Amino acid sequence: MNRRERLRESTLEEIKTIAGQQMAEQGTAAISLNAIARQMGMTTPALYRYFSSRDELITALIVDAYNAQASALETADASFSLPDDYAGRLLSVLLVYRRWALENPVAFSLIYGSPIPGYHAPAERTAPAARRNFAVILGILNAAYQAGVLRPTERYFQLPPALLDRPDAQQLLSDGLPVPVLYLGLVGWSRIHGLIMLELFHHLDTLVGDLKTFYKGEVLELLAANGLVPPDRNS
Amino acid sequence: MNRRERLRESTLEEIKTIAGQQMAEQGTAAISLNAIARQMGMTTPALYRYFSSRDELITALIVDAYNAQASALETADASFSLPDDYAGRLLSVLLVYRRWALENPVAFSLIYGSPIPGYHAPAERTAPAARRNFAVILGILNAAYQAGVLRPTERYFQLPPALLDRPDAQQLLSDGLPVPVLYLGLVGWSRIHGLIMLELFHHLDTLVGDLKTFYKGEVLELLAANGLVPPDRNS
DNA sequence: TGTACATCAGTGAACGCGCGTTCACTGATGTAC
DNA sequence: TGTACATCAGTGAACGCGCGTTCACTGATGTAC
Repeated sequence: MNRRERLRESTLEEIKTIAGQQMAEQGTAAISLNAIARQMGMTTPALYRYFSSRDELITALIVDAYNAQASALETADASFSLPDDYAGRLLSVLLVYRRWALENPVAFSLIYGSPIPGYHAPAERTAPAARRNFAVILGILNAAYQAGVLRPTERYFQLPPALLDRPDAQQLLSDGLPVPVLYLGLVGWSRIHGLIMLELFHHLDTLVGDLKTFYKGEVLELLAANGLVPPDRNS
Repeated sequence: MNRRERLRESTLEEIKTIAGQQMAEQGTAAISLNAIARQMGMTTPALYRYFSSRDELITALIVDAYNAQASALETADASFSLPDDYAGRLLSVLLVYRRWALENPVAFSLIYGSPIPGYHAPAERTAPAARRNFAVILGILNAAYQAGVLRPTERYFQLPPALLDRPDAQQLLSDGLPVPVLYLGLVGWSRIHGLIMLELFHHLDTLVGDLKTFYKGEVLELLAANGLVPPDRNS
């Protein structure tokens, strides 16, 4: 790698870092090439050496955000010491899911919040990174299911078939994922998502004091309802 | 009411309607006094007769959105024919909650989506309207509880006291709302919220086909887990 | 019922500002012989 | 090792555009007597 190539790489990272800082202050919709260039001590046209347009930059930021979140989840799972304690692994990963959202509120709302006006994400670029996240959760659920530890409630076996008739779901099922596991994964994902969104956008501030405990309670409840109980309940 | 006053009233409504249309096309962050005036065939300064600033307009739109949503919920509940069928009432109200969100995606994300950059909502203006929504759900839950039909699971009685130590929660409790009912309300709200947010921002498009059934399943599951079952399960 | 005055919705010009994007250019870095 | 050339990051000026807000004003509507 050249000196020139190394410089290019680090400038590219700097652009995205500063874009992130500015979104943190002004919101995701406020991404501005001029403002980024100004803070970097460059002129705006120079940024066009790195991104062919503002939309290109946004797409890169979104893909980065998905990947950063997925890496956080994967790291949390990989560093969990008891691979057979599926409940513990899920709880650990889902707590990291929430923590990552709270520590990276901008990246999180870039992904899951209101879309940026005038910007349309090219699905072929963002979708693969998006799937990585859900895959982590589904992976642990499925491992627990195969091990016979996860025993989904009756309802997860009795779902209307029209529910999972979309391409990504079909792909997962044809890759061998059992229906109740996918169904349970969707339910779990939507539940934690709701709590995090409400917390992140301050709709629970005046109602609930200890949001981490509240969140943890919801996760443990869902796991327990499907047969998954951590070996040591003190954790 | 004067001719002048009537005109003023209708112009004020028109401003907010057009602001809504433009947000529908461009996103909530794209509210622009110039664009609104242009579409109305007026000059921009004329809008300052109605709102002292852009932020004032946004605040008005937010308060309107909260109130519109609350009215939709209240109407749905009031028009439900069997007041003693608490499960039916809750299901009906919560289906309207989702439907209102899908039919008014802009108003919904104005309230619950990412905040508008540079705008800070004055809590004293928006909070009362916000509380109205949650009150509808809590009202039915409490009625069902008082009637002895809603029997919350054990866990809703055993929550850490730090969970509800915030002003709004304290207010509700001191107004006589039982702890398990409030706790259950919060759990229910967060669950439906998560599904709606994911659906609204298109994160479930490639996974779940029939989202209404999925949503309904989650609601009925929560109700049934706490003793509330509609008299006629065909509904 | 008619007149004098007050109210106030809306105008038009101007303010200073920031935006994304294009273009021809300079000058340092890297490559081939 | 030295020279000629190619690459390409970054500049500076310019493009046309939209933004929120202020100000002195016009002219229709409403009110008091």
